[in-house]
Amino acid sequence: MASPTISVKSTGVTIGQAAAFAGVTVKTVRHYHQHGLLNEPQRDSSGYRRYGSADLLRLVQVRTLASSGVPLAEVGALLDADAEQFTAALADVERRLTERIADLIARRDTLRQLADGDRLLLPGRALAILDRLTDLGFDPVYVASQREGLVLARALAPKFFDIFLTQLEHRLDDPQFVALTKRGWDARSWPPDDPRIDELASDLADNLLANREHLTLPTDYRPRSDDATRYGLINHHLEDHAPAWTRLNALVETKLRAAGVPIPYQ
Amino acid sequence: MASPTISVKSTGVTIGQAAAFAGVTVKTVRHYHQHGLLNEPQRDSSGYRRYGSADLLRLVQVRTLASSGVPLAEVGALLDADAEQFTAALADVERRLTERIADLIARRDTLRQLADGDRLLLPGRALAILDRLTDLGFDPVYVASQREGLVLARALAPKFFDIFLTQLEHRLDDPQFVALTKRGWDARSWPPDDPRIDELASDLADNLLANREHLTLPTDYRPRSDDATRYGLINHHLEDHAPAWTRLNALVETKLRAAGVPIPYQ
DNA sequence: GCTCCACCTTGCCCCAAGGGCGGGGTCAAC
DNA sequence: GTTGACCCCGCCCTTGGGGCAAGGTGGAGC
Repeated sequence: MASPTISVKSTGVTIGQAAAFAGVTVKTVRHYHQHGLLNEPQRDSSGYRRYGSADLLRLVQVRTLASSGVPLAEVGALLDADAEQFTAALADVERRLTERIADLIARRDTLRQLADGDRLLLPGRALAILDRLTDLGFDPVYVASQREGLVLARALAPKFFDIFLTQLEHRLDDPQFVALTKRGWDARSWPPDDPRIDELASDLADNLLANREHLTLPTDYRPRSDDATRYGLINHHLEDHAPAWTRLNALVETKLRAAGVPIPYQ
Repeated sequence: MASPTISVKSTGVTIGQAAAFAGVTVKTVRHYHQHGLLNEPQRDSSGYRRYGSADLLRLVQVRTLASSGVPLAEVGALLDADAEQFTAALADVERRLTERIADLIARRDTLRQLADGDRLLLPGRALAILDRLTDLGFDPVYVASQREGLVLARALAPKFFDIFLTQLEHRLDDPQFVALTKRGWDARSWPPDDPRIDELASDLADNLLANREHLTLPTDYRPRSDDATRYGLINHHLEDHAPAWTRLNALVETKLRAAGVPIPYQ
């Protein structure tokens, strides 16, 4: 009747029509059947599903909740719940959606900080140090390897990363240290038993020991069992490239250890 | 060496240590290997993977991009790209992230509008009509069936939903129509061949034809091929529940059609 | 030497919400 | 009678890993 009263037509519509009415694909409707959100409607003589108005009503309800972000697994229980449970469950769904949104926003913010390709993966203070190395006349290859070292340091020892940067800043303020480091870079092509390596190692150790701010540790530092592993990985990164460095490192470490410098600065 | 220079340790760390350093699970690292984001490192004599600092560097880079929301499928190409491509690709990733965020926020907003459980799935104007039905003394069961009819109407014929509501508002302003509708509700228990049904059908048709605003159509209305199907489903929803309604509907439809009323109001 | 425990290896199946494809049956129109 | 649009079912694919199984290894304590 044309009044507000309502009632069912016998045959019903096919799955494609039902899907089009609800604004979804046929596949989606079958998916809802498989997961028990929608009862299978009657089938006609050739096995086609035939949807009546009650089936469509349910489909529309399921779709409304699903497209509002309610997980399918919860839609069924939600539609069968009373008003109180319904409201509480919706609030919970909304809370989870808000969490996901906040997470994605945080990721996007992180992403923005990486947007300068050449300066990938490092914060501004570290980038300033790399720029300074370039200004001091270091080989671009050396600067690139330093960038790798900083990326590694940041990931492996985030707690000490700032201290690590502070040390580097102090060291680069010292012209003698800068000169020795440049000589260390030249040493990559020396044979491992070159006597100049012994001399350079002594000079480096003397410089570090004479300038305690080059070796500053936080006052509350307590060595952890894997600190040595972590610092070892950072310090020895790229040692492959030059056998001379392996020896230079070993010599400097021995001298510092003899002077009582704690583990992370071996 | 303790200077900024960097170099490699021979043995390397196990997968568990590498994962812990990068803040991920062992499974995740193996996952990255499987998808070619990370080369397989050297194996030791017992087949364990051994990660050197270069491997860790790569792992850290992959992880940084992945946890910023870059799809894994793009991380590899991104890390091998030059600065220009890198920047462009990151901007694209950021755009997609922003899209997803907007989508989730829209879902959450929709969700909020559903938050009153008893009034599920309908806008305020439709809810006002339902409240009015209650105030007019309609049976709660009738009101509930009307709610279902409105949900269905909204989904099946969104373009006409507002017009549908306007019609209902007009009809409820007419005390005679209200009285006839209540009598129609009582008719659910009559036998289908009850002569009172013929009488009621005549009265309903006369009322509708005498009040053209009860049947208002948009002036630019052009029937579409599936309009009849859609309106049929809405009008006949629940006809199952009372055989008398089937006959009442059919009689009213015939009378209206005879008077030249177009399809959606049959 | 023995055992325990934590760690490593590979391989297979699982999640959410469907998409795509393939082989086959059906309906309506031309 | 044939074409095109629709329907059926079932299998594999997606993202970013998680869980579990069955078996090998390494170091510590007894």
